[in-house]
Amino acid sequence: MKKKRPTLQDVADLVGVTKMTVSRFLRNPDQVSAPLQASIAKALDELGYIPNRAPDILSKSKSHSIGVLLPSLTNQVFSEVIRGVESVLEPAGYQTMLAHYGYSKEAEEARIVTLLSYNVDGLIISESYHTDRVRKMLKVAGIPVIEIMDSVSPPIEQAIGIDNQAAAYAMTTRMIEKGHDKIVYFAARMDQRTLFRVRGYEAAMHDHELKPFCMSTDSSSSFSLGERFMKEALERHPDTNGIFCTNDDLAIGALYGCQKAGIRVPEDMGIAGFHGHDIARVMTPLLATVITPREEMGRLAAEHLLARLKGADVTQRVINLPFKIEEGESI
Amino acid sequence: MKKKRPTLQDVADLVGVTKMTVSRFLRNPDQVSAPLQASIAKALDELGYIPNRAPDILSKSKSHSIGVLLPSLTNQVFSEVIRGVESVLEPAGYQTMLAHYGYSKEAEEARIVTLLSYNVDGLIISESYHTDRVRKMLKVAGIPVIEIMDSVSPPIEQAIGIDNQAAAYAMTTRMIEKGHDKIVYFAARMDQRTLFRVRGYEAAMHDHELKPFCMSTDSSSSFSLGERFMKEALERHPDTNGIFCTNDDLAIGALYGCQKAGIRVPEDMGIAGFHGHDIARVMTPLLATVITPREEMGRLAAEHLLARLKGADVTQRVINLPFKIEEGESI
DNA sequence: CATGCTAATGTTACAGGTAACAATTTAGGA
DNA sequence: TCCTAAATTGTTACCTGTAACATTAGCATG
Repeated sequence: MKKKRPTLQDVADLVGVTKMTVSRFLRNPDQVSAPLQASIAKALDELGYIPNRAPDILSKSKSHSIGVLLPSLTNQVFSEVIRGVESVLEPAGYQTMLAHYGYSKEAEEARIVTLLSYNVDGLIISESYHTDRVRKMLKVAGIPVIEIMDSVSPPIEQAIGIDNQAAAYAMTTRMIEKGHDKIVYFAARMDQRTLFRVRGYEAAMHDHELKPFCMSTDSSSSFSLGERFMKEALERHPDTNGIFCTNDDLAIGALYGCQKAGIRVPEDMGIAGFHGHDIARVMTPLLATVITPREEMGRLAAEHLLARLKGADVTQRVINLPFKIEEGESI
Repeated sequence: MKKKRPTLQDVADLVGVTKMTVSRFLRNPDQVSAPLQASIAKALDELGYIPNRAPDILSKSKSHSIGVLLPSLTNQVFSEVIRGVESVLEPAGYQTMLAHYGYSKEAEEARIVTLLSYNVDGLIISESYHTDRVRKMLKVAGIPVIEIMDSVSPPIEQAIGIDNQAAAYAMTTRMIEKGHDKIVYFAARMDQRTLFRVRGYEAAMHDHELKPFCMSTDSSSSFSLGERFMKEALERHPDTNGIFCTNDDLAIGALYGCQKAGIRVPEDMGIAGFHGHDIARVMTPLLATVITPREEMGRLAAEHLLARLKGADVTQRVINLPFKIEEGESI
């Protein structure tokens, strides 16, 4: 005989009241009389009552949860975004439902459908391109949606991010000014953000009448991929004297690759990354990188989402956060 | 006038059938006649129908989702566990609901309640100590629970992990054999796993009649914390010639700390980490570390969970996975 | 003592997908 | 042409917490 988990009715029966009274106690204990408070608390504990959100979600379509969809969880960048989001949502009584899609369009669509099927009250997503089906569903779902990471236009409703293209342009220019004139871009996966960065890099190179060259792959970025890219770059372009990487993991891998090949950084090779990974603040030489406000981005996204759940309108469709070029010692 | 999201009934009305027919189409299109298949598909698309799990969860208490509760998402280790879990659950049609608790006991309890309140069908958790309330709820919930990371006994039902104590003992012994006799342990947060590792480290030190010394803090581990610990260790214990870190982040930070202080690794200072972070396979010197089968751990946990959801019994309460001591070049 | 008010508890209905069973249509064979 | 079996579609009931409304008890005031 398997016992199934107790319901409010079970608790109510034990106390001798209706489940409505128990429900009231759970939401606001002072709504029931003092003696009942004690006996209900005792019964709840005795039965090991577990709350059940399903009925409420069903009848009011409010789950008090927010879907957060990111390309990857492996990346420190996204962990910090999540931290920012949760620092706002949790105190407000919202649960974050995390999902990731490994940079795959199909997986992204499937994840959005899944999140919606759990009746999330709002959505924070991180890609700027979406299929028609996704756009339609988001529209029909009638919940607030905020896009983060890129400050692209036009967003579905509202976007909060940085201008990746401008950031890459700025860093590339700085590298050129520092005397690196044969710069290769390491890109790993070509997601939207990386595409914008490549565009900024190419624009800066063109503006200085230099020839851009970009290396990319389908696999995800990692320290070891940076090292492999470095080896390959040295073979295919032996006169390379600068590497701009789409993130710090690749950059650090490239740096170690140089170290092993006896190439001095920054004298013989300038190396720059993107995002400001914690390790970049510790390593020698300090890594040149673009510092991005990840945690703030998550926090802002959550705050705007909460505001809209309370009925606020979208006042600013695109919110562009500032980035910072950190020169470090590697360019 | 706000349109609310369409239900199966709306789709059915548009087609001119009952919602049951549409439901059948969604679960197995061949159950309805060919002409209906076409018109239902069209109606679904036209209305932008979004599936709704709430009713099914409510009526059958099956959500087809599995809760995965980890201490942190920032850590590469846990990302790989998640990858392992999802590689099994996703093809089986289960959704993973991720939650994390930042190493806080209260947060852990709250997260478990939240996951249960969403009617997860099973749970993968990662701490080995739980409050009475949590234990009772897990029992009452009647769902399979698997504990990962530690192979501790006795588990609530089933545990899959490594023997952290033995691993730390083995690495410490190896460091001692290599000639490091004044080894300090860097611990960051004192979670269960770290406690077991410290125990193994202390045992190895005692067995060689050496004096253990452990540094810990409340903040989370990071590369920069490793560097700070290194500075502090050199001040408080100037004759230190070995550092064993509870993870690779700390170890790499410590390594950079040595580099900056002009201390040679491994000649003047042996440094070892834990887990086999990707960067450890690229850096110079290669980091000594304990290689743990994170992804396999996640995969196994998910497989056992699925088996139990299909009615299988627990045959092996504790599954102990092998670890590997990777000497690298840093000890 | 009657009236009016508040506090405390009860009653009813509802949300939407699907299992289980019922009814109807279609196909195929005698 | 009729009958049986299979294929297709319909009907009903169910799951559980809570909003909205209803009721009762208790108490104070005029």
